[in-house]
Amino acid sequence: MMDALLTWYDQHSRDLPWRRNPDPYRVWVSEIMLQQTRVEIVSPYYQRWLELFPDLPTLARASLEEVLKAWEGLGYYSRARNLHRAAQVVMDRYDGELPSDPRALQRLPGIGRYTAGAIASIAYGLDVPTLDGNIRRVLARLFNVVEPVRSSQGERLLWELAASILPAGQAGAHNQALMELGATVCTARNPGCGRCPLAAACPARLLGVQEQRPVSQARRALPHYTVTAAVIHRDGLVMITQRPVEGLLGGLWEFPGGKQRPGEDLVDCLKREIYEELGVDIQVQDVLGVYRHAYTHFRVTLHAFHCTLANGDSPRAIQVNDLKWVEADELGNFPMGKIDRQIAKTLQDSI
DNA sequence: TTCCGGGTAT
DNA sequence: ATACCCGGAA
Repeated sequence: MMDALLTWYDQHSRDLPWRRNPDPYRVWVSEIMLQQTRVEIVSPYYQRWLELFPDLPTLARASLEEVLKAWEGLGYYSRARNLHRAAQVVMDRYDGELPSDPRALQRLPGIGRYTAGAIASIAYGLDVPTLDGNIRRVLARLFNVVEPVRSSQGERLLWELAASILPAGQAGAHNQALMELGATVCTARNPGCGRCPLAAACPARLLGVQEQRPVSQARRALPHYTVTAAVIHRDGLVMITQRPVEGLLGGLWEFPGGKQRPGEDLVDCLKREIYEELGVDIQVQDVLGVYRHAYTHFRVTLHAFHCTLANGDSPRAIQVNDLKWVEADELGNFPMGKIDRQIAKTLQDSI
């Protein structure tokens, strides 16, 4: 049955940038980018990344700022920080050679069980299984797994299944074939069972429950926050601040501000936040824009305002990592998350 | 407009 | 168990 899968993959594998010249560094970069992110989004980022950081030593020598800038827009920025840090570890501890042993790989920052299995099998030809969202879905259907796949029991079962169907000597192609099948045929919605090489052997399909596999838990409702941000102008420059390196949007630049408290109006909220973070009083002027965005576990509506300093005091980096006064034209040089990039664009377009 | 998908670290 | 982002489908 798995022969049918490999034959199918031979004929249907997409020509993706990281499949052309798959050295371990490239496989690694592609796998980190592909965590939580679709192929179509990753492709252009991957190609730019390889121009900027063509090999592991180049990445290790780069600054965190350059790395975050290259990652801007991809989300989950700890992936970029960990990739950068791991490259430095590989230089120090492994003489610049990415290890092939899955356990050694998994000790590197940002590499978990999935990525370790993917690199070991794809880049080094080791006979090890791996399990990502695509493979999880394919196997849940192919073995009609009724356990919720994210439960510890479900996870254990799926890893066992992944190991049990591994063809000796072809784990790399096999793992990629399962992922490709999940991405292009055995999709979460409207699966293409009619063109699936495994359809005849698929119990979920035979039972007509393919759309109900994998079984997943319901999401909790996301809280919604109203937040404010200040574009503080002085002498033709605007101020940006850098977020702490850990946590949400870690190390990225933004327009300072924060969450509105119950009973507080937007202007008071912004004045308070700026005083707390930067130790200065501001005057809040016109609205620059209103932006909506969803993060992993909350949504925000952000109100951005043009602002000026209320007196001669200079802002100090109290609750922020760093602050800078920059020309609107230079804003593109600083890594930012989605919302702040939109604010910066609004600002640049208005000048 | 809401909903959904997707690995690692702690 | 929970934090972490964004794009695309419904």
